[in-house]
Parts: sequence; C-alpha cells; structure tokens
Amino acid sequence: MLHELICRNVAKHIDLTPAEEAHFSAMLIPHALRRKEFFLQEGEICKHSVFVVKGCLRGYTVDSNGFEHILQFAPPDWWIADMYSLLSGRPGNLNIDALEDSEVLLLAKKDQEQLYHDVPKFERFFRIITENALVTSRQRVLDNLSLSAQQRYEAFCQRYPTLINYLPQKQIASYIGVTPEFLSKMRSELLRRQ
Amino acid sequence: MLHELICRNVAKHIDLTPAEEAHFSAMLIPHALRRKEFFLQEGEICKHSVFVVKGCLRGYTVDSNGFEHILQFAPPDWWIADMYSLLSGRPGNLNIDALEDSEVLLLAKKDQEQLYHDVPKFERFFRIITENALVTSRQRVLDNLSLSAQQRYEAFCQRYPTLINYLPQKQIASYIGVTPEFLSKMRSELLRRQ
DNA sequence: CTCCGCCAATAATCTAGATTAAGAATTAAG
DNA sequence: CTTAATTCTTAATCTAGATTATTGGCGGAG
Repeated sequence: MLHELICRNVAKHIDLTPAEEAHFSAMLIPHALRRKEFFLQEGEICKHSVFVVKGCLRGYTVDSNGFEHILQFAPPDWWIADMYSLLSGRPGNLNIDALEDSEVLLLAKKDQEQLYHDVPKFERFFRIITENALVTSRQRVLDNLSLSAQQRYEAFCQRYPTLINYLPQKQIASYIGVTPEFLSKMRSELLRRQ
Repeated sequence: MLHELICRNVAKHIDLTPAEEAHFSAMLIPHALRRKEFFLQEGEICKHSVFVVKGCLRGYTVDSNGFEHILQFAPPDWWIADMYSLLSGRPGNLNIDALEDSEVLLLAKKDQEQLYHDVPKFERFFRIITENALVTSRQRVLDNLSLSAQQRYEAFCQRYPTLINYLPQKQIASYIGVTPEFLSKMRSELLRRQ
C-alpha cells in the first residue's frame, strides 16, 4: 500500500491509533515527478513537506556564478522541503527537483498545522525528526570547517553508503563542496593507496 | 526576576498559564560560569539544555591539528547544548565554555522529557525553536559552500550586528572559517574600499 | 550505424586563503 | 607604573583545490 513506508516512518517515533493513522493518511497527496522535473524553484513559496516514496530528490541553490550547491539528497523514506520558505511563508532560495522518476507524498502546510491541532503527538514527531536533522546539519557545518576535501568525501561514503554508488559523481562533488574534477582526482588517489 | 528572560523567550511561541510557568520555572537550575570555564568538554555526555541569561557561551570542536572551529555563539536569550550528545545519550565532540563571566539556566534532559509529558505545549515550543535553528544551520551550510570568505564575513556582520563589536576577531574568524590573519586582511580591504 | 549528450579521467595553470614570522597595540595583573 | 599575556596587523611565501581544456566511453535517438 502506498502509505506503508510513511506510516512506518512515523511509527519510529510515535504510536498512532488506527483512526489517527487514517486521519493522517487522508491528508497526504500522492504526486509523481519525472527525472529533472522541479518540485520547487528559487523564488517560489514552499507550501508542502515532501516525503519520498520512490526515486530521489535533491535540494540545492544556484549561486551568482551559476554553480549548484546541494543542501540535501532525499532518497526513499526521507523528508524534504524548503524549510525557510515553508516556515516563513516567504519566497525561498531553494530548488528541489528529481534526480530520477520519483513518487512522493505531499503534506500541505495547512494540513500539517491542522494535524498538530487534531493529533498533538505529531508535534512530537516533527520535533524529533527536526532535532535529528539539526544534529546532522550542524555536523556538516563542522565537517566543512574542519575536514579536508578528502576527509569530507570519506565521511560522505561512511554516512551514505547506499548513495555513493547510486549518484553521479557530479552530484556528490556538489554536496561535499568540490569540483567534479577534483573528486575524480581524490578517488583515483584513494584507489591507488588501497 | 531571574526567570523573566526565559519566560519571555518561551512566550514568543506558546502561551502558558501561571501554573504551567511555575512548573517550568521550578525545573530550571541557575548556574554561574567564569570566563574560560567549561560547561561541557569533548567526550562528556551532555545532560542539560542551557539557556543564557547573561554573558556569552560558545560551542566548538578542536580538530586533529589543535584548531578550534566554532559551531555556535550563545549570547543572552539563546539556547545552547551538544544536541547530538543530549539526544543520543552518548559522548559528544563539542566543547562549551564561557567567553566571559556568565549566568545560565539549566534544564535537565529528564526534566525536559517530564515537561513534554506534563505540559505538551512544550513539544511545540521546542519543535519551533529547533526548526528555526535548522533553517539557520542549513543556511550556514549553503553559505560555506557558495560564498567567499569576504561574503561570509559580511553575512556574519548583517546577521549578528551586536556580536561583531563585542567578540574578539579571533573568535569571529574561527566561526566563519578563516585564520585571524586573513580576517584582518579582509577588514582592512573593506575599510580601504569605503 | 552514427551522431550527440552525459559522464569520467587526466593534466596544466591559476588563485583564494593558509602558514609563518615579526612587530604594534590592548588588556590584565602584580 | 611595569611586565606579561593576548590580540591585531602587515607582509612574504606556500598549497589545496579551482579552472580550463582535452580525451575517451557509453547509452539513447534518429
């Protein structure tokens, strides 16, 4: 069933009655995205939290020189959104698109707020996943400040072992903050050493 | 009164009855820190959320070459903790110390969980401040990936105008990820240009 | 089959920012 | 007031990683 993955995702942190689960499920809007299709573009207002069921999305910005900087990959079982825009209701600077044909479930901001009201346990759920995301994000800030490109690549390999063989190197390079050429150089050095 | 600042901080996001406020207040442990005194050191388990009433704390790591990398400053009205350690119950890699003589209020993890149980509105409060912290942290990741040192310094000046004249340049350099020498060079170039 | 767009690899050159060193300016302490 | 410690500045050299350019492989479209 379409909602099985997301319900298990929620059940990791809170217990729902069947009625609560049905109430939640009814709010979810299934949506399909083709490879390279945008879910959100810079300047738009983000009105949904997105849960990935199949495929892979990415959130990134484009700087003044046209270079992409990837903030987040979202493979199945992950949430993604332009949090700044979603929370503030103002235009964001994030682009979100699909790296391959994907299926997602959307939770509208208004429904999410309704859900907090109807089933307060969801305050807890989103508090916990936001806390985890914050820990990850802060670790990434520290990695960017304290590790070399080589070490950042190795850290990425350890943290996302499934993504490493799945994503084009170009995307990984953009996530860890190096050029594709330099990532290639690092990889060949790593291979030579082992 | 000692708890006035923190109660206004909470009131920004949730409304409490006098009884709830008293219940919350009773959990807070006042604590004083001298300049350079550690609240938490690398390898310890973080058991409290810290709210700064007076002075200024900082959270940072020390890399394998002995260089400090500042993750967060906490002036009055801010929360700070080693979130990874606090959430996981495992030893963290963060150091937290006072940049000057400071006064803080501690909320023990156990009390915080009790509070979620007794006054569920606090789930909401901490969800919201965690969301805001996540937006800030992700913006910082993007700044580190896409901006030059110069631009990162200007962004810091805009975002923390009060801190800029208050903190030693050495600390600011460590936050934006450059050497004190290079920060000094950038500042003199900025002055020359204006 | 071939033409074209995407991806990876390699190499030469270039630059932002680190490193090192040394002196000037502040601050704190006796 | 004197000394010691810390912080800030300036300048010379050095390096990790960027930039630019070239090549080859590979899969899809006509």
